[in-house]
Amino acid sequence: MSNIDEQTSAVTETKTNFIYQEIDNDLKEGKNGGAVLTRFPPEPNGYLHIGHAKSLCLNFGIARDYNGGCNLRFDDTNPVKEDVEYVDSIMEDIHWLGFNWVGEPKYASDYFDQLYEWALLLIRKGKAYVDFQTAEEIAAQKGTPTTPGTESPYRNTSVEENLMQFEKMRSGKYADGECVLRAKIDMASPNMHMRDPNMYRIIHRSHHRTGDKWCIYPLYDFAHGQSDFCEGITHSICTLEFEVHRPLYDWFLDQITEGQPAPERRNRQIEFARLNLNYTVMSKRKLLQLVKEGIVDGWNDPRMPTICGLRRRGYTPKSVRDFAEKVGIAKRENVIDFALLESCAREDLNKIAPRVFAVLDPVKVIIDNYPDGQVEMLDTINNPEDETQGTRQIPFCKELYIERDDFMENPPKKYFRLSPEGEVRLKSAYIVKCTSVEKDAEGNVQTIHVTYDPTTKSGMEGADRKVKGTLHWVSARHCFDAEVRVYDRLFNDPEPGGHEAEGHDFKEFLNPDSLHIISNAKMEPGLKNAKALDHFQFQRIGYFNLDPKSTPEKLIFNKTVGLKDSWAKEAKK
RNA sequence: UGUCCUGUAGUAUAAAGGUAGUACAGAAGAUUCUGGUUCUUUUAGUCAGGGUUCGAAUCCUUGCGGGACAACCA
Repeated sequence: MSNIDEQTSAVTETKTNFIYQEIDNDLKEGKNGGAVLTRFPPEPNGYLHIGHAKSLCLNFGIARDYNGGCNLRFDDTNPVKEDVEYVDSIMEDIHWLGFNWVGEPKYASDYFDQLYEWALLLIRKGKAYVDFQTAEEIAAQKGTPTTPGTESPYRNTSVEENLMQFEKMRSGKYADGECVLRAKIDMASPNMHMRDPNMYRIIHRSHHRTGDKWCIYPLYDFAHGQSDFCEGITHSICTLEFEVHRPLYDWFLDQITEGQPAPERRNRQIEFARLNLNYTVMSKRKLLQLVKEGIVDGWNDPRMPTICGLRRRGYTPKSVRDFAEKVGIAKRENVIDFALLESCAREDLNKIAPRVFAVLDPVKVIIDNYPDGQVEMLDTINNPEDETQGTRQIPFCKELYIERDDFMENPPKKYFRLSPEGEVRLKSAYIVKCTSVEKDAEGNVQTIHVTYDPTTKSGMEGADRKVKGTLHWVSARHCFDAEVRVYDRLFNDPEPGGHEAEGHDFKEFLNPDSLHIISNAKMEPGLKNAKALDHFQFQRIGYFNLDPKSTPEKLIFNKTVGLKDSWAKEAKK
């Protein structure tokens, strides 16, 4: 077992979701020679999002838990829509999550020759025919879910004629849309997908893998199940909307295996409910729209629910995996609370993120009784949750910055921070007492004057005097400015895409305050050395990471998620 | 007015005829040189009606609710 496999096995207790139960049963019955092989089958026409992460964790998790494997296969049956740009990003995101597929990435286009042979086989069996009607005519004949369809006039064309016409399709004698190859099943089936579904259409367009070899391409329904079959996939896990396609996939497999020796493995499809997250959108189409219209800063904008967006936001692979674990697997429709994702981020980051001092909304503090030119290097612990992260030194002097909301002139009862005549501990430094305040003409606090008690230095004897609050701070003479980007949810509505029936576009629910930029936050000097995507806890504020678009002159920190804030709750009361 | 899927605390997810549990969210408290973390306590649930059974979230039945399906998309 590789390191990555070990890392990804987050949960030790046995999983009991219905898919595991089905696989257990299959194994018990001795199906597929005891093998378990899953697959992740994206279409390369968009970036992966958190919903795909759920599927990825399921499929690779099954592979891990059953000592099997998981293939990556790009479902590239439509050259009009697909692009290599997406192939690369998809592979990068899967690796980032910590997963490795079996062997080389696979492509549905790898099986175009085989699929073509099977199409010929169906024609010879009298189970497929070439239809020259228009798409509209064929659609009209489908009927509706409550009324049966009518048969195509081409339905009873002879095998020889169909063979000849299909060959003409393949060799480019027809233009796009002129005809199509259809399976001959049952126009009266209560399942719409069994009403003579299309198998092949004509597209005169080069393909990113097969070039100009083909001008006919199989539809997804004729490619997907058989691609799994070709790869020896045992369990084809997919989302609920493909449930009604399953009888068709089984029908195709029955047709191509009929009269053959029983195959060693036969794939079985199992459907589960896709992930929905509140306050966001998950459809590729909508995400693409946000990108194209410049509403967000690309697919990896930290507000996007894409894998690359979460990465840039500061989520760790582990936190995303834990989330996928915790949402569970079932068949009922669900909407997961965004708070669960955030709690997963906090849980991991709490253990790994070094604590640092950063002041986002600074106000000057002067320690009147501290020697003018003196600088002390104070020890502070990097992470109380992880002793191995050790300690570091931070500079302390007469002039500091603290957060503006860590001072109140007329504090309410349970306010534990600095106020006139009040005492407070400066984290890893001294206890100070507020003596006076300077304000500008509008009454805004400009400078807070304090005195310090030299006997209360952290770590010294007698330093354990109780004070009600502890504040973070930075030395005004040593800190540097950085940009900090504070994010809020992208949409104000729990279900932005759910109001289309009432004629409301999802973009009507965009949160105008989803990005707040602080251009001159005050950072402790050590943060100068931060590297792209490094995680930190800004003490008492939240988790942040360094944006990859930072330059040495201008560091940019993204807020991943805030610390729980019980004072904010108290203050609301 | 068809077929298929699905209804368990606010949100998710377990319990395969035998004590309805877990996580997130909420509340109260303890600890804390982060109003973080940690710990304790706590609120809250089987869609409804009938039936089978010693016993039903689970099986049967009738309703009711939610979702999917009619692209030469995947």
